[in-house]
Amino acid sequence: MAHEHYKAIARNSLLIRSLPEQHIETLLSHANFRHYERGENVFLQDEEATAIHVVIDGWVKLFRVAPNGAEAVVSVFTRGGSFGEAVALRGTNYPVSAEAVTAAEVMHIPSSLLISLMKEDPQIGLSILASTFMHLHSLVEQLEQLKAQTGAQRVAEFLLTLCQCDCGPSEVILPYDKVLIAGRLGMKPESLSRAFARLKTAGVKIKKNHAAIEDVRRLREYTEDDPADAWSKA
Amino acid sequence: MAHEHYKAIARNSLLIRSLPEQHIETLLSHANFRHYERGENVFLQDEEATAIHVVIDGWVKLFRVAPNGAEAVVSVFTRGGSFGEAVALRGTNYPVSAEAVTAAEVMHIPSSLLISLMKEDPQIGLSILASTFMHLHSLVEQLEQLKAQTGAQRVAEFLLTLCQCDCGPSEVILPYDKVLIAGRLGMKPESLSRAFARLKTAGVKIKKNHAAIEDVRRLREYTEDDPADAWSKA
DNA sequence: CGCAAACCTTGACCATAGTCATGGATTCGT
DNA sequence: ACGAATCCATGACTATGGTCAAGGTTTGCG
Repeated sequence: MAHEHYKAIARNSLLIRSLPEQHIETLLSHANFRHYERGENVFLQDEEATAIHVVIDGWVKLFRVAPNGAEAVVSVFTRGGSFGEAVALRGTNYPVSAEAVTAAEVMHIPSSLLISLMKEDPQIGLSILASTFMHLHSLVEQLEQLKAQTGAQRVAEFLLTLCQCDCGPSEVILPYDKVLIAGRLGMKPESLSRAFARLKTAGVKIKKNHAAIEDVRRLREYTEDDPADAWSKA
Repeated sequence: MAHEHYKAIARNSLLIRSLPEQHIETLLSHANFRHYERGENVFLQDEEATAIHVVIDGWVKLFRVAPNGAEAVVSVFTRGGSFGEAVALRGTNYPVSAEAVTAAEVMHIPSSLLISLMKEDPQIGLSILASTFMHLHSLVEQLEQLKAQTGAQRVAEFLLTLCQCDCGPSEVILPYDKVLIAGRLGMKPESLSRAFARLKTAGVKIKKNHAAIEDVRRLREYTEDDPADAWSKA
């Protein structure tokens, strides 16, 4: 197979690592890999699920289109991220659509294989449950952010997830374009621009797709403030 | 046991009905029941999970408190609703807090029992996964609504979930107080009042906790409109 | 019954973010 | 290297929803 390198990446994903050791090779050897162009759909909302998806390279977004045409981005995955676990195991329909937002390489694990393996090892079900729960958790956090924070605070939160260090200055690269960042954070691109502008007062400078954070701790405090207080600091 | 009536209700819950027949009695006989006063906590965020919870009577909300003090309501359950499934099975900590918003009766299924039963029957894991996935799905819908709809449209959507018929006139009862409805829909009570006022133009009249819907179909159209269009119809 | 507390509505005002339009910058294909 | 297209920033304006304050209504308790 020409995919040994891809498999190595897959083995490093949280989903695969949580699976029982003895089944990993079986699963990987039956997985298939596919390249997606930017803008190409991986699957559509309401389609029947036939596989679990693991991103090998590039970026993939999950989103819903509301009846009025507005698009709500639910999550964005890159190398090592997996999605569709619960749906694949249960054989129901996708509640969201998936689209490659850059050229992307995605591994697909056929759900038929997964289901048959699960019958001999219930631990697989637990791995799926763990992944599903992580997604659940991330949605709960998104809800909290949407309901309790201003746009600028959500942007700050987003920047913090991008930098690993937890204090001092830091420089991060915006991983995908601003239209998508805006969607992920529940705002319009124009509002994102203004949020960036506002974050200057919290020690953040944006140039192209680089963000320079003066002091990570200060930015974290900014996200935890009451919106009114955050304003008064400006 | 004095709880036969409660168990009958539990048997009717989606979670219990999805469990394998032969384990239901075991699970129910080891479950325990507890009464909660209004405002009492069922559990707190970051506590370790020891049970799955099934609401027998009354209403229970799941919520998170943001660092800035704002509260985000994640979901609200009543008779037959269950929560904490995934967390119980995995033995991790709750990502949310749970509080009775009316006097409530809640059944608790110890996770230790669940875990040991699951070892002999992996189908139990699938039932848990199914419930977890339903919660996931409902969060995705909430995200979509928050990102793509105005307050008034979310209120309309909420009213529609309360009435079973799908066309013609309908009368529904608001199941809990407006502060909580507002929280559930991501707005302040004042905004909820105004949203109700605005829905008058869509054929909805609110009196106390009764909502009279002139035409369900018309209200559904209202939720599907672009906010600007919805406005122009007023 | 009567008072107090909780709940709800309304008004005035303002902050936040969406819309529309414009112009600058960057990227890409030829 | 040129031009087209895309992406991004900004300004002006508007709509939505949050905040603060006041007042009405309902509920529950003594």
